[in-house]
Amino acid sequence: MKRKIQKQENYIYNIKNLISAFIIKMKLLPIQLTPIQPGNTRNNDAPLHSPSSPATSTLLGQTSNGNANGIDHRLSLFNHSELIWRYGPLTFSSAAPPTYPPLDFKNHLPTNLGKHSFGVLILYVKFYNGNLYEKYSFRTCDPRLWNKEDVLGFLRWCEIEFDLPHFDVDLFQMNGKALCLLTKQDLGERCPGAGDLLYNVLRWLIRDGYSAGQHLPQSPVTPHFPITSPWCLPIPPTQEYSHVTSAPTTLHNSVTLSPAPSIDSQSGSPKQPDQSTSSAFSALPNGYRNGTNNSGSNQSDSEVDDSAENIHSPVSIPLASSTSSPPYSPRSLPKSSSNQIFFPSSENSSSSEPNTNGRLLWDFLQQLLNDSMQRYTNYITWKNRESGVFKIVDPPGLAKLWGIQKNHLSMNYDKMSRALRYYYRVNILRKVQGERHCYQFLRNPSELKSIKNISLLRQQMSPSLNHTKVKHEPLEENVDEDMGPTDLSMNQNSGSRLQSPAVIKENVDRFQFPQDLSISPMHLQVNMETRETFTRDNLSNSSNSMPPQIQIKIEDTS
DNA sequence: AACCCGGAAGGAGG
DNA sequence: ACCTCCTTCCGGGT
Repeated sequence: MKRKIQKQENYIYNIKNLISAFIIKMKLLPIQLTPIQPGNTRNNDAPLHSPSSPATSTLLGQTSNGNANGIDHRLSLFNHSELIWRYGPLTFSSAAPPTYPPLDFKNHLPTNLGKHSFGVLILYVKFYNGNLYEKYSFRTCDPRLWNKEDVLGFLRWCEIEFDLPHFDVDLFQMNGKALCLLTKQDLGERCPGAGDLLYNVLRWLIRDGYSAGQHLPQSPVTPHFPITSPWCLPIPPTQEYSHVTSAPTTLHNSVTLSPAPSIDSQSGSPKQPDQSTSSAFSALPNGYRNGTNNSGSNQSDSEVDDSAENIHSPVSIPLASSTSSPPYSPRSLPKSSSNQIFFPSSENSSSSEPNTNGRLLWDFLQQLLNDSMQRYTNYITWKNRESGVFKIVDPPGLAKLWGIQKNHLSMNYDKMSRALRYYYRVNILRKVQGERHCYQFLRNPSELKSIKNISLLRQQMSPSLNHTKVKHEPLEENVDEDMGPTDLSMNQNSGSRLQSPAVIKENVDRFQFPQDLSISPMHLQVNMETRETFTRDNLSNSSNSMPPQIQIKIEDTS
Protein backbone atom coordinates (compact mmCIF):
# COMPACT_ATOMS: atom_id res chain seq x y z
CA MET A 1 0.00 0.00 0.00
CA LYS A 2 2.75 2.37 0.85
CA ARG A 3 4.44 1.61 -2.39
CA LYS A 4 1.31 2.42 -4.23
CA ILE A 5 1.01 5.70 -2.46
CA GLN A 6 4.59 6.46 -3.19
CA LYS A 7 4.07 5.65 -6.81
CA GLN A 8 1.09 7.91 -6.91
CA GLU A 9 3.04 10.66 -5.29
CA ASN A 10 5.75 10.31 -7.83
CA TYR A 11 3.14 10.38 -10.45
CA ILE A 12 1.77 13.63 -9.18
CA TYR A 13 5.23 14.98 -8.97
CA ASN A 14 5.87 14.18 -12.57
CA ILE A 15 2.54 15.37 -13.73
CA LYS A 16 3.20 18.72 -12.22
CA ASN A 17 6.38 18.98 -14.10
CA LEU A 18 4.52 18.10 -17.20
CA ILE A 19 2.03 20.78 -16.44
CA SER A 20 4.74 23.32 -16.01
CA ALA A 21 6.28 22.35 -19.27
CA PHE A 22 2.97 22.53 -20.98
CA ILE A 23 2.27 25.91 -19.56
CA ILE A 24 5.49 27.10 -20.99
CA LYS A 25 4.83 25.57 -24.32
CA MET A 26 1.41 27.01 -24.66
CA LYS A 27 2.24 30.25 -22.99
CA LEU A 28 -0.46 29.96 -20.45
CA LEU A 29 -0.68 31.82 -17.27
CA PRO A 30 -1.57 29.48 -14.51
CA ILE A 31 -3.87 31.06 -12.07
CA GLN A 32 -5.29 28.36 -10.01
CA LEU A 33 -4.81 24.86 -8.95
CA THR A 34 -7.81 23.34 -7.41
CA PRO A 35 -8.65 19.84 -6.44
CA ILE A 36 -11.84 18.27 -7.49
CA GLN A 37 -13.60 15.30 -6.18
CA PRO A 38 -13.54 12.06 -8.02
CA GLY A 39 -16.53 11.66 -10.21
CA ASN A 40 -19.22 9.13 -10.15
CA THR A 41 -19.97 7.07 -13.11
CA ARG A 42 -22.19 8.63 -15.61
CA ASN A 43 -22.42 7.77 -19.17
CA ASN A 44 -21.19 10.44 -21.39
CA ASP A 45 -20.60 9.33 -24.87
CA ALA A 46 -19.76 12.67 -26.19
CA PRO A 47 -16.33 12.43 -27.67
CA LEU A 48 -13.83 14.68 -26.15
CA HIS A 49 -13.63 16.81 -29.19
CA SER A 50 -17.25 16.97 -29.97
CA PRO A 51 -18.67 20.42 -30.26
CA SER A 52 -21.84 19.12 -28.73
CA SER A 53 -20.16 18.00 -25.60
CA PRO A 54 -21.64 19.70 -22.58
CA ALA A 55 -18.28 19.78 -21.05
CA THR A 56 -17.77 23.47 -20.98
CA SER A 57 -19.85 24.27 -18.00
CA THR A 58 -18.51 21.28 -16.24
CA LEU A 59 -15.04 22.30 -17.03
CA LEU A 60 -15.69 25.56 -15.47
CA GLY A 61 -16.69 23.91 -12.33
CA GLN A 62 -20.27 24.86 -12.58
CA THR A 63 -23.11 22.67 -11.73
CA SER A 64 -24.68 21.12 -14.72
CA ASN A 65 -27.76 19.07 -15.06
CA GLY A 66 -27.49 15.73 -13.45
CA ASN A 67 -24.34 16.81 -11.79
CA ALA A 68 -25.56 18.29 -8.61
CA ASN A 69 -22.38 17.63 -6.78
CA GLY A 70 -20.31 19.46 -9.26
CA ILE A 71 -18.58 16.26 -10.14
CA ASP A 72 -17.14 15.74 -13.49
CA HIS A 73 -18.50 12.39 -14.44
CA ARG A 74 -16.61 12.13 -17.62
CA LEU A 75 -13.54 11.27 -15.74
CA SER A 76 -14.85 7.93 -14.85
CA LEU A 77 -15.07 6.97 -18.47
CA PHE A 78 -11.44 6.18 -18.64
CA ASN A 79 -9.75 3.13 -17.46
CA HIS A 80 -6.35 4.58 -16.97
CA SER A 81 -4.86 7.54 -15.39
CA GLU A 82 -5.36 10.40 -17.66
CA LEU A 83 -4.69 13.97 -18.22
CA ILE A 84 -7.22 15.81 -20.18
CA TRP A 85 -6.33 19.21 -21.36
CA ARG A 86 -8.97 21.46 -22.57
CA TYR A 87 -8.79 24.85 -23.83
CA GLY A 88 -11.55 27.16 -24.68
CA PRO A 89 -13.25 30.43 -24.18
CA LEU A 90 -14.73 31.21 -20.90
CA THR A 91 -18.44 31.18 -21.33
CA PHE A 92 -19.80 31.25 -17.86
CA SER A 93 -22.34 33.86 -17.12
CA SER A 94 -22.97 35.70 -13.96
CA ALA A 95 -26.39 34.12 -13.81
CA ALA A 96 -24.85 30.74 -13.26
CA PRO A 97 -22.66 31.14 -10.29
CA PRO A 98 -20.19 28.40 -9.82
CA THR A 99 -21.11 25.95 -7.19
CA TYR A 100 -17.77 24.30 -7.13
CA PRO A 101 -16.40 25.69 -3.94
CA PRO A 102 -12.73 25.45 -4.68
CA LEU A 103 -13.07 26.77 -8.17
CA ASP A 104 -14.63 30.13 -7.98
CA PHE A 105 -14.24 31.44 -11.43
CA LYS A 106 -16.59 34.23 -10.82
CA ASN A 107 -14.24 35.66 -8.32
CA HIS A 108 -11.11 34.70 -10.07
CA LEU A 109 -11.75 35.81 -13.56
CA PRO A 110 -12.78 39.24 -14.63
CA THR A 111 -16.31 39.05 -15.76
CA ASN A 112 -16.22 42.21 -17.72
CA LEU A 113 -14.01 40.74 -20.33
CA GLY A 114 -15.46 39.69 -23.54
CA LYS A 115 -16.13 36.05 -23.46
CA HIS A 116 -14.24 35.56 -26.66
CA SER A 117 -11.16 37.14 -25.36
CA PHE A 118 -10.60 34.75 -22.63
CA GLY A 119 -9.67 31.20 -22.31
CA VAL A 120 -9.30 28.64 -19.66
CA LEU A 121 -7.34 25.53 -19.75
CA ILE A 122 -8.35 22.84 -17.42
CA LEU A 123 -6.49 19.79 -16.55
CA TYR A 124 -8.10 16.81 -15.04
CA VAL A 125 -6.07 14.11 -13.53
CA LYS A 126 -7.47 10.80 -12.71
CA PHE A 127 -5.80 7.94 -11.07
CA TYR A 128 -7.19 4.64 -11.97
CA ASN A 129 -7.35 3.70 -8.37
CA GLY A 130 -9.92 6.39 -8.10
CA ASN A 131 -8.29 8.17 -5.28
CA LEU A 132 -7.43 11.47 -6.70
CA TYR A 133 -8.55 14.00 -9.13
CA GLU A 134 -7.05 17.29 -9.66
CA LYS A 135 -8.16 20.17 -11.66
CA TYR A 136 -6.00 22.89 -12.92
CA SER A 137 -7.16 25.96 -14.60
CA PHE A 138 -5.12 28.41 -16.49
CA ARG A 139 -5.81 31.66 -18.01
CA THR A 140 -4.32 32.90 -21.14
CA CYS A 141 -1.65 35.43 -20.70
CA ASP A 142 -2.47 38.37 -22.84
CA PRO A 143 -1.37 41.09 -20.47
CA ARG A 144 -3.85 43.52 -21.89
CA LEU A 145 -6.55 41.46 -20.27
CA TRP A 146 -5.07 41.49 -16.86
CA ASN A 147 -6.65 43.21 -13.99
CA LYS A 148 -4.76 44.79 -11.17
CA GLU A 149 -4.26 41.60 -9.31
CA ASP A 150 -3.01 39.90 -12.42
CA VAL A 151 -0.49 42.64 -12.85
CA LEU A 152 0.73 42.21 -9.33
CA GLY A 153 0.88 38.49 -9.76
CA PHE A 154 2.84 38.93 -12.90
CA LEU A 155 5.27 41.21 -11.16
CA ARG A 156 5.75 38.74 -8.38
CA TRP A 157 6.34 36.08 -10.89
CA CYS A 158 8.94 38.26 -12.53
CA GLU A 159 10.58 38.94 -9.21
CA ILE A 160 11.09 35.28 -8.69
CA GLU A 161 11.63 34.23 -12.23
CA PHE A 162 14.28 36.81 -12.86
CA ASP A 163 15.47 37.23 -9.35
CA LEU A 164 14.57 40.86 -9.32
CA PRO A 165 14.38 43.11 -6.34
CA HIS A 166 10.92 43.57 -4.99
CA PHE A 167 8.77 45.87 -6.96
CA ASP A 168 7.03 48.70 -5.32
CA VAL A 169 3.51 47.53 -5.84
CA ASP A 170 2.20 50.97 -5.21
CA LEU A 171 3.70 51.98 -8.50
CA PHE A 172 1.80 49.29 -10.30
CA GLN A 173 -1.72 49.91 -9.23
CA MET A 174 -3.05 49.47 -12.70
CA ASN A 175 -4.59 46.91 -14.91
CA GLY A 176 -2.83 45.09 -17.66
CA LYS A 177 -3.89 47.49 -20.30
CA ALA A 178 -2.33 50.34 -18.45
CA LEU A 179 0.74 48.29 -17.77
CA CYS A 180 1.15 47.65 -21.45
CA LEU A 181 0.97 51.33 -22.16
CA LEU A 182 3.98 52.02 -20.03
CA THR A 183 7.07 52.80 -21.94
CA LYS A 184 10.36 51.20 -21.27
CA GLN A 185 11.33 54.35 -19.49
CA ASP A 186 8.22 54.28 -17.40
CA LEU A 187 8.92 50.74 -16.38
CA GLY A 188 12.52 51.57 -15.69
CA GLU A 189 11.49 54.33 -13.37
CA ARG A 190 9.15 52.06 -11.52
CA CYS A 191 11.58 49.23 -11.25
CA PRO A 192 15.13 50.38 -11.77
CA GLY A 193 17.27 47.81 -13.41
CA ALA A 194 14.40 45.73 -14.65
CA GLY A 195 12.60 48.09 -16.93
CA ASP A 196 14.02 46.58 -20.05
CA LEU A 197 13.16 43.15 -18.91
CA LEU A 198 9.60 43.95 -18.04
CA TYR A 199 9.17 45.87 -21.21
CA ASN A 200 10.46 43.06 -23.33
CA VAL A 201 8.40 40.50 -21.55
CA LEU A 202 5.27 42.51 -21.99
CA ARG A 203 5.98 43.26 -25.59
CA TRP A 204 6.55 39.65 -26.18
CA LEU A 205 3.39 38.63 -24.45
CA ILE A 206 1.44 41.15 -26.40
CA ARG A 207 3.01 40.25 -29.66
CA ASP A 208 2.92 36.53 -29.26
CA GLY A 209 0.16 36.20 -26.82
CA TYR A 210 -3.27 35.10 -27.66
CA SER A 211 -4.14 37.75 -30.07
CA ALA A 212 -7.08 37.00 -32.19
CA GLY A 213 -6.32 35.83 -35.65
CA GLN A 214 -2.75 35.04 -34.96
CA HIS A 215 -1.25 31.66 -35.10
CA LEU A 216 0.69 30.13 -32.40
CA PRO A 217 4.24 30.24 -33.47
CA GLN A 218 5.24 27.02 -34.98
CA SER A 219 8.82 27.77 -35.62
CA PRO A 220 11.26 25.93 -33.48
CA VAL A 221 13.01 29.14 -32.78
CA THR A 222 10.02 31.02 -31.62
CA PRO A 223 10.49 31.77 -28.00
CA HIS A 224 7.96 30.62 -25.54
CA PHE A 225 8.16 32.89 -22.69
CA PRO A 226 8.32 30.91 -19.55
CA ILE A 227 5.06 31.37 -17.84
CA THR A 228 6.34 29.24 -15.09
CA SER A 229 4.43 30.94 -12.49
CA PRO A 230 5.74 30.40 -9.04
CA TRP A 231 2.30 29.84 -7.77
CA CYS A 232 2.07 26.80 -9.90
CA LEU A 233 5.32 25.27 -8.97
CA PRO A 234 4.94 21.67 -8.19
CA ILE A 235 5.36 20.60 -4.66
CA PRO A 236 6.91 17.47 -3.42
CA PRO A 237 4.45 14.76 -2.85
CA THR A 238 2.85 14.56 0.48
CA GLN A 239 0.98 11.74 1.96
CA GLU A 240 -2.08 13.87 2.03
CA TYR A 241 -2.67 12.86 -1.50
CA SER A 242 -3.82 9.51 -0.35
CA HIS A 243 -6.66 11.02 1.57
CA VAL A 244 -8.08 13.30 -0.96
CA THR A 245 -11.07 11.24 -1.72
CA SER A 246 -12.40 10.93 1.70
CA ALA A 247 -11.47 14.32 2.97
CA PRO A 248 -12.34 17.08 0.60
CA THR A 249 -11.21 19.73 2.97
CA THR A 250 -7.85 18.16 3.31
CA LEU A 251 -7.80 17.71 -0.34
CA HIS A 252 -8.32 21.30 -0.93
CA ASN A 253 -5.52 22.24 1.33
CA SER A 254 -3.14 19.64 0.27
CA VAL A 255 -3.48 19.69 -3.43
CA THR A 256 -3.19 23.40 -3.77
CA LEU A 257 0.39 23.53 -4.80
CA SER A 258 0.99 27.10 -4.08
CA PRO A 259 -1.17 30.11 -3.89
CA ALA A 260 -2.92 31.15 -6.99
CA PRO A 261 -2.57 34.77 -7.87
CA SER A 262 -5.52 36.10 -6.12
CA ILE A 263 -7.79 38.14 -8.21
CA ASP A 264 -10.06 38.44 -5.33
CA SER A 265 -8.94 41.54 -3.62
CA GLN A 266 -10.22 40.31 -0.33
CA SER A 267 -7.97 37.35 -0.28
CA GLY A 268 -4.94 39.44 -0.85
CA SER A 269 -1.99 38.80 -2.97
CA PRO A 270 -0.53 35.52 -3.93
CA LYS A 271 2.07 34.37 -1.57
CA GLN A 272 5.58 33.78 -2.54
CA PRO A 273 6.27 30.20 -3.22
CA ASP A 274 8.26 28.24 -0.81
CA GLN A 275 11.69 28.57 -2.22
CA SER A 276 12.89 25.45 -0.57
CA THR A 277 10.12 23.65 -2.27
CA SER A 278 10.41 25.23 -5.61
CA SER A 279 14.12 25.08 -5.91
CA ALA A 280 14.09 21.54 -6.97
CA PHE A 281 11.82 22.39 -9.80
CA SER A 282 12.69 25.80 -10.84
CA ALA A 283 16.16 27.13 -10.92
CA LEU A 284 15.94 30.81 -10.80
CA PRO A 285 17.88 32.50 -13.50
CA ASN A 286 20.96 33.47 -11.72
CA GLY A 287 22.25 35.07 -14.83
CA TYR A 288 19.55 37.62 -14.54
CA ARG A 289 20.28 38.75 -11.11
CA ASN A 290 20.03 42.38 -10.65
CA GLY A 291 23.19 43.66 -12.10
CA THR A 292 23.96 46.53 -9.82
CA ASN A 293 22.89 44.87 -6.66
CA ASN A 294 24.63 41.64 -7.24
CA SER A 295 27.76 42.94 -8.71
CA GLY A 296 30.34 40.64 -7.36
CA SER A 297 28.24 39.61 -4.47
CA ASN A 298 27.38 36.27 -5.86
CA GLN A 299 30.80 35.61 -7.10
CA SER A 300 32.68 33.00 -5.25
CA ASP A 301 35.83 31.06 -5.54
CA SER A 302 34.14 29.15 -8.28
CA GLU A 303 33.64 32.35 -10.07
CA VAL A 304 34.55 31.08 -13.45
CA ASP A 305 32.21 28.21 -13.32
CA ASP A 306 29.38 30.10 -11.83
CA SER A 307 29.61 32.92 -14.20
CA ALA A 308 29.35 30.71 -17.16
CA GLU A 309 26.59 28.71 -15.66
CA ASN A 310 24.59 31.63 -14.61
CA ILE A 311 24.57 33.29 -17.91
CA HIS A 312 22.82 30.43 -19.46
CA SER A 313 20.74 29.37 -16.60
CA PRO A 314 17.30 30.36 -17.56
CA VAL A 315 14.30 29.62 -15.57
CA SER A 316 13.83 25.99 -15.57
CA ILE A 317 11.02 23.81 -14.69
CA PRO A 318 12.58 20.63 -15.76
CA LEU A 319 10.60 17.77 -16.92
CA ALA A 320 10.29 14.67 -14.96
CA SER A 321 13.48 13.25 -16.26
CA SER A 322 15.51 15.97 -14.73
CA THR A 323 13.88 16.54 -11.42
CA SER A 324 16.15 14.31 -9.52
CA SER A 325 18.93 16.81 -9.35
CA PRO A 326 19.19 20.53 -9.41
CA PRO A 327 18.95 21.42 -13.03
CA TYR A 328 21.72 23.93 -13.05
CA SER A 329 23.92 22.97 -10.24
CA PRO A 330 27.31 24.56 -10.46
CA ARG A 331 29.82 22.46 -12.15
CA SER A 332 33.13 22.95 -13.75
CA LEU A 333 33.42 24.00 -17.26
CA PRO A 334 35.87 22.37 -19.51
CA LYS A 335 39.17 23.84 -18.74
CA SER A 336 41.32 22.49 -21.44
CA SER A 337 43.33 25.09 -23.17
CA SER A 338 41.32 24.56 -26.26
CA ASN A 339 38.28 25.75 -24.43
CA GLN A 340 39.76 28.85 -23.11
CA ILE A 341 40.30 30.70 -26.25
CA PHE A 342 36.80 31.56 -27.18
CA PHE A 343 35.20 30.20 -24.13
CA PRO A 344 35.10 33.12 -21.87
CA SER A 345 35.88 33.08 -18.25
CA SER A 346 35.39 35.87 -15.84
CA GLU A 347 38.98 36.15 -14.91
CA ASN A 348 39.73 38.96 -17.23
CA SER A 349 36.52 40.67 -16.70
CA SER A 350 36.50 43.92 -14.96
CA SER A 351 33.63 46.07 -14.04
CA SER A 352 34.99 48.71 -16.33
CA GLU A 353 34.32 46.64 -19.37
CA PRO A 354 31.14 47.43 -21.14
CA ASN A 355 28.53 44.84 -20.80
CA THR A 356 27.01 43.99 -24.08
CA ASN A 357 24.93 41.15 -22.81
CA GLY A 358 23.99 39.82 -26.16
CA ARG A 359 22.83 43.09 -27.57
CA LEU A 360 25.58 43.08 -30.10
CA LEU A 361 25.57 40.50 -32.74
CA TRP A 362 29.05 39.24 -32.11
CA ASP A 363 28.24 38.92 -28.47
CA PHE A 364 25.04 37.14 -29.18
CA LEU A 365 26.84 34.65 -31.36
CA GLN A 366 29.51 34.15 -28.77
CA GLN A 367 26.94 33.39 -26.16
CA LEU A 368 25.29 30.84 -28.35
CA LEU A 369 28.56 29.29 -29.28
CA ASN A 370 29.85 29.17 -25.77
CA ASP A 371 26.78 27.92 -24.12
CA SER A 372 27.99 25.55 -21.50
CA MET A 373 25.14 23.20 -22.14
CA GLN A 374 25.58 23.31 -25.87
CA ARG A 375 21.97 24.05 -26.46
CA TYR A 376 22.47 25.97 -29.64
CA THR A 377 24.53 23.59 -31.65
CA ASN A 378 21.62 23.12 -33.96
CA TYR A 379 21.85 26.79 -34.77
CA ILE A 380 25.49 27.59 -34.60
CA THR A 381 28.53 25.66 -33.61
CA TRP A 382 32.24 25.94 -33.42
CA LYS A 383 34.19 24.37 -36.16
CA ASN A 384 37.38 25.28 -34.47
CA ARG A 385 37.13 27.06 -31.24
CA GLU A 386 40.81 27.77 -31.04
CA SER A 387 40.79 29.74 -34.22
CA GLY A 388 37.33 31.13 -33.77
CA VAL A 389 35.87 29.45 -36.77
CA PHE A 390 32.22 28.70 -36.48
CA LYS A 391 29.47 27.50 -38.70
CA ILE A 392 25.93 28.66 -38.80
CA VAL A 393 24.11 25.40 -38.92
CA ASP A 394 20.65 26.82 -39.26
CA PRO A 395 20.88 30.24 -40.89
CA PRO A 396 17.19 31.07 -40.86
CA GLY A 397 16.79 29.75 -37.38
CA LEU A 398 19.70 31.68 -36.07
CA ALA A 399 18.49 34.78 -37.81
CA LYS A 400 15.17 34.37 -36.18
CA LEU A 401 16.78 34.03 -32.80
CA TRP A 402 18.71 37.15 -33.48
CA GLY A 403 15.58 38.89 -34.60
CA ILE A 404 13.91 37.91 -31.41
CA GLN A 405 16.81 39.16 -29.45
CA LYS A 406 16.67 42.51 -31.16
CA ASN A 407 12.95 42.62 -31.51
CA HIS A 408 13.17 42.69 -35.24
CA LEU A 409 10.89 39.86 -36.07
CA SER A 410 11.38 40.15 -39.77
CA MET A 411 15.01 39.33 -39.40
CA ASN A 412 16.31 36.82 -41.82
CA TYR A 413 19.64 35.42 -42.71
CA ASP A 414 20.14 37.91 -45.49
CA LYS A 415 19.88 40.80 -43.11
CA MET A 416 21.78 39.17 -40.36
CA SER A 417 24.56 38.24 -42.69
CA ARG A 418 24.76 41.83 -43.76
CA ALA A 419 25.37 42.73 -40.17
CA LEU A 420 28.00 40.06 -40.06
CA ARG A 421 29.64 41.53 -43.10
CA TYR A 422 29.88 44.85 -41.37
CA TYR A 423 32.14 43.07 -38.96
CA TYR A 424 34.57 42.42 -41.73
CA ARG A 425 35.73 45.96 -41.94
CA VAL A 426 36.09 46.28 -38.22
CA ASN A 427 38.05 43.08 -38.07
CA ILE A 428 35.75 41.22 -35.85
CA LEU A 429 34.86 38.61 -38.37
CA ARG A 430 35.93 37.30 -41.65
CA LYS A 431 34.43 34.83 -43.99
CA VAL A 432 35.87 31.38 -44.27
CA GLN A 433 36.35 31.14 -47.95
CA GLY A 434 34.63 28.37 -49.74
CA GLU A 435 32.64 27.17 -46.78
CA ARG A 436 29.05 28.10 -46.61
CA HIS A 437 27.85 29.75 -43.45
CA CYS A 438 31.30 29.61 -41.98
CA TYR A 439 32.85 32.64 -40.38
CA GLN A 440 35.80 33.27 -38.21
CA PHE A 441 36.10 35.45 -35.20
CA LEU A 442 39.21 37.52 -35.38
CA ARG A 443 38.98 38.78 -31.86
CA ASN A 444 38.04 37.09 -28.70
CA PRO A 445 35.17 38.45 -26.66
CA SER A 446 37.21 40.04 -23.93
CA GLU A 447 39.21 41.84 -26.51
CA LEU A 448 36.07 43.08 -28.13
CA LYS A 449 34.49 44.09 -24.91
CA SER A 450 37.55 45.98 -23.91
CA ILE A 451 37.15 48.12 -26.95
CA LYS A 452 34.45 50.55 -26.17
CA ASN A 453 34.06 51.67 -29.69
CA ILE A 454 34.02 48.86 -32.13
CA SER A 455 34.71 51.16 -35.00
CA LEU A 456 38.13 51.75 -33.53
CA LEU A 457 38.94 48.28 -34.66
CA ARG A 458 39.09 49.54 -38.17
CA GLN A 459 42.44 51.00 -37.47
CA GLN A 460 43.43 48.62 -34.78
CA MET A 461 44.76 45.45 -36.24
CA SER A 462 45.65 42.89 -33.69
CA PRO A 463 48.60 40.56 -34.13
CA SER A 464 46.19 37.69 -34.20
CA LEU A 465 44.35 39.33 -36.97
CA ASN A 466 47.46 39.84 -38.99
CA HIS A 467 48.31 36.31 -38.36
CA THR A 468 45.01 34.92 -39.43
CA LYS A 469 44.55 37.23 -42.30
CA VAL A 470 47.30 35.78 -44.32
CA LYS A 471 46.28 32.24 -43.80
CA HIS A 472 43.43 30.60 -45.54
CA GLU A 473 43.23 27.51 -43.49
CA PRO A 474 41.75 28.88 -40.34
CA LEU A 475 40.86 25.50 -39.02
CA GLU A 476 44.47 24.69 -38.66
CA GLU A 477 45.45 27.87 -37.02
CA ASN A 478 46.55 28.36 -33.53
CA VAL A 479 45.72 31.47 -31.78
CA ASP A 480 48.11 33.97 -30.51
CA GLU A 481 49.24 34.23 -27.00
CA ASP A 482 47.10 37.23 -26.32
CA MET A 483 43.98 35.30 -27.10
CA GLY A 484 43.68 34.37 -23.49
CA PRO A 485 40.70 33.39 -21.50
CA THR A 486 37.81 35.46 -22.46
CA ASP A 487 34.93 36.70 -20.54
CA LEU A 488 31.58 35.17 -20.41
CA SER A 489 30.70 36.80 -17.17
CA MET A 490 29.69 39.94 -18.85
CA ASN A 491 26.11 39.19 -18.21
CA GLN A 492 26.69 38.84 -14.60
CA ASN A 493 26.63 42.48 -13.82
CA SER A 494 24.53 43.56 -16.63
CA GLY A 495 22.07 46.27 -16.28
CA SER A 496 20.52 45.30 -19.53
CA ARG A 497 17.63 42.94 -19.48
CA LEU A 498 17.33 41.74 -22.97
CA GLN A 499 16.32 38.18 -23.15
CA SER A 500 19.39 36.11 -23.38
CA PRO A 501 19.84 33.60 -26.13
CA ALA A 502 19.84 30.94 -23.54
CA VAL A 503 16.44 31.91 -22.32
CA ILE A 504 15.09 32.09 -25.80
CA LYS A 505 16.36 28.73 -26.73
CA GLU A 506 15.45 27.21 -23.45
CA ASN A 507 11.91 28.33 -23.77
CA VAL A 508 11.68 26.92 -27.20
CA ASP A 509 13.16 23.60 -26.49
CA ARG A 510 12.17 22.88 -22.98
CA PHE A 511 8.95 21.27 -23.83
CA GLN A 512 9.68 18.19 -25.78
CA PHE A 513 7.27 15.58 -24.76
CA PRO A 514 6.88 12.80 -25.06
CA GLN A 515 10.55 12.06 -25.46
CA ASP A 516 11.59 14.10 -22.51
CA LEU A 517 8.87 12.98 -20.26
CA SER A 518 10.11 9.91 -18.63
CA ILE A 519 7.33 9.09 -16.30
CA SER A 520 8.19 5.60 -15.58
CA PRO A 521 6.34 3.36 -15.78
CA MET A 522 3.86 5.68 -17.35
CA HIS A 523 3.58 6.07 -21.02
CA LEU A 524 2.54 9.35 -22.44
CA GLN A 525 0.56 9.73 -25.58
CA VAL A 526 -0.03 13.01 -27.15
CA ASN A 527 -2.81 13.49 -29.55
CA MET A 528 -1.09 15.74 -31.95
CA GLU A 529 -4.17 16.07 -34.03
CA THR A 530 -6.12 17.67 -31.29
CA ARG A 531 -3.16 19.69 -30.30
CA GLU A 532 -3.31 21.18 -33.73
CA THR A 533 -6.55 22.78 -32.81
CA PHE A 534 -4.81 24.72 -30.17
CA THR A 535 -4.15 27.73 -32.25
CA ARG A 536 -5.05 31.29 -31.98
CA ASP A 537 -7.22 30.95 -34.98
CA ASN A 538 -9.22 28.34 -33.28
CA LEU A 539 -9.20 30.30 -30.15
CA SER A 540 -10.76 33.25 -31.82
CA ASN A 541 -13.02 31.38 -34.14
CA SER A 542 -14.36 28.72 -31.90
CA SER A 543 -15.72 30.93 -29.26
CA ASN A 544 -19.24 29.79 -29.82
CA SER A 545 -18.51 26.16 -30.15
CA MET A 546 -16.81 23.57 -28.12
CA PRO A 547 -13.37 24.70 -27.28
CA PRO A 548 -10.56 22.94 -28.95
CA GLN A 549 -9.09 20.36 -26.79
CA ILE A 550 -5.88 18.74 -26.10
CA GLN A 551 -5.72 15.35 -24.68
CA ILE A 552 -2.75 13.86 -23.04
CA LYS A 553 -3.21 10.33 -22.02
CA ILE A 554 -0.97 8.62 -19.60
CA GLU A 555 -1.24 4.93 -19.33
CA ASP A 556 0.21 2.74 -16.75
CA THR A 557 2.13 0.20 -18.70
CA SER A 558 3.29 -1.73 -15.74
C1' DA B 1 18.21 29.16 -56.04
C1' DA B 2 21.04 30.00 -52.40
C1' DC B 3 24.70 32.25 -50.86
C1' DC B 4 27.80 36.11 -50.69
C1' DC B 5 29.24 40.94 -51.17
C1' DG B 6 29.13 45.78 -50.10
C1' DG B 7 26.72 50.45 -51.10
C1' DA B 8 23.09 53.34 -49.59
C1' DA B 9 19.68 55.03 -46.58
C1' DG B 10 17.81 55.22 -42.37
C1' DG B 11 16.36 53.97 -37.51
C1' DA B 12 16.98 53.19 -32.51
C1' DG B 13 19.39 54.15 -28.76
C1' DG B 14 23.05 56.29 -26.29
C1' DA C 1 23.43 66.88 -33.20
C1' DC C 2 26.32 63.13 -33.50
C1' DC C 3 27.78 58.38 -33.27
C1' DT C 4 27.39 53.36 -33.18
C1' DC C 5 25.36 49.36 -34.61
C1' DC C 6 22.81 47.57 -36.93
C1' DT C 7 18.30 46.94 -40.29
C1' DT C 8 16.48 47.10 -44.66
C1' DC C 9 16.90 47.09 -49.41
C1' DC C 10 19.29 46.39 -53.30
C1' DG C 11 22.23 45.25 -57.57
C1' DG C 12 25.58 42.42 -58.70
C1' DG C 13 28.62 38.32 -58.45
C1' DT C 14 29.60 33.26 -57.59
